[in-house]
Amino acid sequence: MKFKSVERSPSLPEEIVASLTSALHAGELRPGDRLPSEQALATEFGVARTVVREAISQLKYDGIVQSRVGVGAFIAPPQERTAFRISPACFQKRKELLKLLRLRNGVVIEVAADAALARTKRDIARMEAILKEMREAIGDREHGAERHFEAERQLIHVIAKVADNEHALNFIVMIDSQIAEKLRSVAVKNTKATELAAVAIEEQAHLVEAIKSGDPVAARDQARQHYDNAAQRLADRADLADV
Amino acid sequence: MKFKSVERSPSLPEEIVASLTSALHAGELRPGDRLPSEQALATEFGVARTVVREAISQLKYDGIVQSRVGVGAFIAPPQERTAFRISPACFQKRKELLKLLRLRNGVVIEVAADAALARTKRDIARMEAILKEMREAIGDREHGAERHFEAERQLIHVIAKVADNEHALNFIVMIDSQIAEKLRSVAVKNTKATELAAVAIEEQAHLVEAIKSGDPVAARDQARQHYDNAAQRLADRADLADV
DNA sequence: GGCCACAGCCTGTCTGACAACCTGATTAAT
DNA sequence: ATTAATCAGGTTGTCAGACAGGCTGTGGCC
Repeated sequence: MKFKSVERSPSLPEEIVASLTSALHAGELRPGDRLPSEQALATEFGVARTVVREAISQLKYDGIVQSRVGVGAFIAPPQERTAFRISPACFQKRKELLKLLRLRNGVVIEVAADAALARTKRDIARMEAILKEMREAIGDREHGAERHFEAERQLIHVIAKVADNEHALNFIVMIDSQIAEKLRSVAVKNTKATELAAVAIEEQAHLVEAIKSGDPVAARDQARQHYDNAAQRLADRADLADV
Repeated sequence: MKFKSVERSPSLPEEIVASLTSALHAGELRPGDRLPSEQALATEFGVARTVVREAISQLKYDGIVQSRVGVGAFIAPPQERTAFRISPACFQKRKELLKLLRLRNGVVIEVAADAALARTKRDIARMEAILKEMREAIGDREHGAERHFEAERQLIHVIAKVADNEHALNFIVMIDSQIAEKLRSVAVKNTKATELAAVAIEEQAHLVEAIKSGDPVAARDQARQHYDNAAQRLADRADLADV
């Protein structure tokens, strides 16, 4: 992973979506407002109508606009939203990122409690294997940071699966993959600071222990302990890296 | 609200999206697979290519497929997902619905703690006004249930706003609006059972009190108390209503 | 004043076309 | 025989134009 992936020029529909959503976010478009006709937008953006239609179809997919044949397309009220999506820009700002982690952690903590109620012996074995991997990773000077990061991720996934909550898993995967670079870089730094890595592993070991004991309240407490601390560590380290 | 909204015949792109996503969910399409060409899909579905393109553009928007010029469109790995969206079917099944509520409650509980740290006098005044509205709604035989339901909703929104977490607000609004009918019908039943409504109000009063005192841990506990209980009440009542 | 028909606009869909691009096979050159 | 250049075919991205079906407001008619 030496080279960053080249960002190819965004497609025309993407740009139009971005333009419209930013207009909406800026308050220039408000719920109930009618969008200009597709033809009008096409000429305004200097593209074909099919391009505008693709853009609008994406917004319709999210429930942001609703269109009526023969009338036009309208900005839908917020409660019509059918998808939760975060603009990539949010993952750049430290403050926003921490807020997103709050969301994620809220969900993780919740499923940890469910996992404590549903865990089987096999589940516990898998979690302990992940803990073992973490401990071994400490000794690995070369790929240790990567291995640790990957193991942390897997632990969350296993917990979500044990809790049998696919939605939670989807949600967590989505958030995590979006902030993966940030999380990874900080995780790497923390792992190099061996004492922090050891602390993190112990926290997670306590979490697994709580799940093993089948105590949802304890699992919740341990999950909060670890993931809130992890967010705090991220906050501490991240401000060294970026603005 | 006497008449149910008529479901207008879904548009062709919608149907194709549904078809493709169901194929994906059924495992017929797996990450890395190439979709048939747009032309092929068009003839297969018996529609124009523009329709297929709109469908695929929606899937691309969610990061479910990625397309490369001159090559084709491919199912992306799950970690490329950029949106969290729930199929409407999930809101029908009681079990799924409760899992979604778990997600929501996890987030709500988290922001309640943040709200306790950020609340101002004005925020508290707004919350107490909402509580007052709830108490008054009990006496209203005609619209009491509706008023109570609306007030509960507003309380969550205010809390999310106080916590200054727009993402959480969006998330909660999205989930709530999707399960609004279910929530509403059960809320109405519970409100008619006056003793349950009184319990719910007291729980929320405690929550507001905790936020007022600025104690995040207490706020979390009270939030959990109320929203988990509310979910439980929903579970108890909902199985009377549906399968 | 009230009712009706109609023109004009809008979305949804279809068709055909072309540019840019990629892949794999074929061909040419060494 | 191996390598390099070429090319044909398929694919996505975009464009232009067309038509059906639906809605709205206007103007004429009763």
